[in-house]
Amino acid sequence: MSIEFDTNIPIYIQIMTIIKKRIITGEMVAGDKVPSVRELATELKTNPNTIQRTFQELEREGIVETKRGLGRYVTSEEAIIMNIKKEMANDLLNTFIEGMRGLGFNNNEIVDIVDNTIKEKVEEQQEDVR
Amino acid sequence: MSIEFDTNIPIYIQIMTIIKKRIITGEMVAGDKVPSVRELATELKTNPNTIQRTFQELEREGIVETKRGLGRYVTSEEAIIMNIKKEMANDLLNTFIEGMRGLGFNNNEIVDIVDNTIKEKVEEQQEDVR
Amino acid sequence: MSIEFDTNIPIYIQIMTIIKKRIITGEMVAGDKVPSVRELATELKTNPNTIQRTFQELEREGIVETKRGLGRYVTSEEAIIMNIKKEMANDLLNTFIEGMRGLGFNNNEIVDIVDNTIKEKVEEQQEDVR
Amino acid sequence: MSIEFDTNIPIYIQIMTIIKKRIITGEMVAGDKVPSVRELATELKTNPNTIQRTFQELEREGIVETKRGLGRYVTSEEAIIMNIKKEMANDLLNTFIEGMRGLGFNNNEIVDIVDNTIKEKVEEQQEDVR
DNA sequence: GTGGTCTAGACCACG
DNA sequence: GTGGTCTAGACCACC
Repeated sequence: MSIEFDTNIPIYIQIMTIIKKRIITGEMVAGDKVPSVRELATELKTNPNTIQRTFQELEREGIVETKRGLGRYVTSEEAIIMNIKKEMANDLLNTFIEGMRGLGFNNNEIVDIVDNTIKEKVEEQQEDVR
Repeated sequence: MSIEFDTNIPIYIQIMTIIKKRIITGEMVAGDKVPSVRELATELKTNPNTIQRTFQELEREGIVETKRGLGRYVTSEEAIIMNIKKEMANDLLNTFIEGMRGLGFNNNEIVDIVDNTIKEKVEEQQEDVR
Repeated sequence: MSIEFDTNIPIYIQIMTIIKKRIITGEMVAGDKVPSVRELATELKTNPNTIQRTFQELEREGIVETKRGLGRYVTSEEAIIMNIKKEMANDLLNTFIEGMRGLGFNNNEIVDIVDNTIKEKVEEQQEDVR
Repeated sequence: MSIEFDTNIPIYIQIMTIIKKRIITGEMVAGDKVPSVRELATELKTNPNTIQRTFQELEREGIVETKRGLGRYVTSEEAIIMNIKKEMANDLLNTFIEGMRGLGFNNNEIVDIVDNTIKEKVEEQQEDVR
């Protein structure tokens, strides 16, 4: 895998969301072993310390668990996993709505804008398909 | 005015949006003189360097213009001002939609979620009012 | 027996105290044969290397003795066994008292705190029983 | 200041408690600026990264706050500071009591032991003074 | 000057 | 082989 990271966001954060997405999409499930620090470091061409930091944070969020000498595992508490998607969506939503409010849009306008934009995007995609 | 800034976002960015909002809301209009660096620095209790940086960026975006010896002014090109709101909204929208896509939501789901969330928020506000 | 170990303390240390407690409580007495490495490893579902390490340390402390070809035995020197409890208690006590001193508590305060806490705990237990 | 660290406990943890103690003893109070990363690193002869880690953790516990470009400060929320001593004492106490229970001591015995030990220590100190 | 992040590489304890 | 910690040194954004 070759990824280029956004230079404005800490790499360890970007890797965190990569892993979270892998879990959300079911690519990784509860109890799965996650790649070792060194493995991921090589795969993503980053420094092991950066990956270490990634997992340290994921652990603090309860998403992975460490078993000494054995490796790290996706938490077996399904509840936590279930929540990841919900939380991430919520974060996006709030930043968006608060931002729009700050620009002076009211509720109806916000819904309208989203509605229209999405529709446009659908058409774009259909054009792509044709 | 006494504001506490979000520690995780550069202050100069936060001040930039403050000024942009003043323009969007009509509080400041094309051709207006903007406060001097020192003035704003005192008003917002920040370091003058920070304000300097703010204007430097606003200038890069064409939103303010410097007239040597006279001060800084909101650009007189109406077109640019008209675009600020649109651009800011667009940025928010794109981050949001791309983020949701990344989480595996499809178009219909996104619209639904926004719709429901907004409705909930409306109710919350009404409760606050009662 | 199925135990889950505290992830932050080396498993071999945790097993050491398990064995020491068995001796303190009289479950195992001087001269008793201790389980073999493989046996204990299966019983506690750990890696044999870990058990090996456990015994290595217990041997260093003079608590078990190895008889080549025969197995390991709780030391027959009663004096050592007698001391285990005393030493373990002493260690706990010292860490505690030194810690409290470091926090600025004086002798009277320390005794008071212990006294009160214990009393509270007694009440809690009584509530549990009711 | 020249300190030798306990090799079995992460240095960043040891420095954390040093700072907490400085706060508990009133040596540092709410709102005080804490030494910069580089400063402390030189003073304690450790690597700046280690100090960085220390503050990162203290920040997560709400004990210090970071102001970008200005430095770090002891939190101004008095409540948090008030709690540090209580929490640290509680931790010590619990480890102690649980440990003693594990060794088979009952409540009365624990209180007695503490009582006697403390008295002994008092005498020792008096001897030192004479 | 301050903190935040990253790379590079090392050592250790653990299983 | 695995993670945890530490040192060394660098670059950057921010104030």
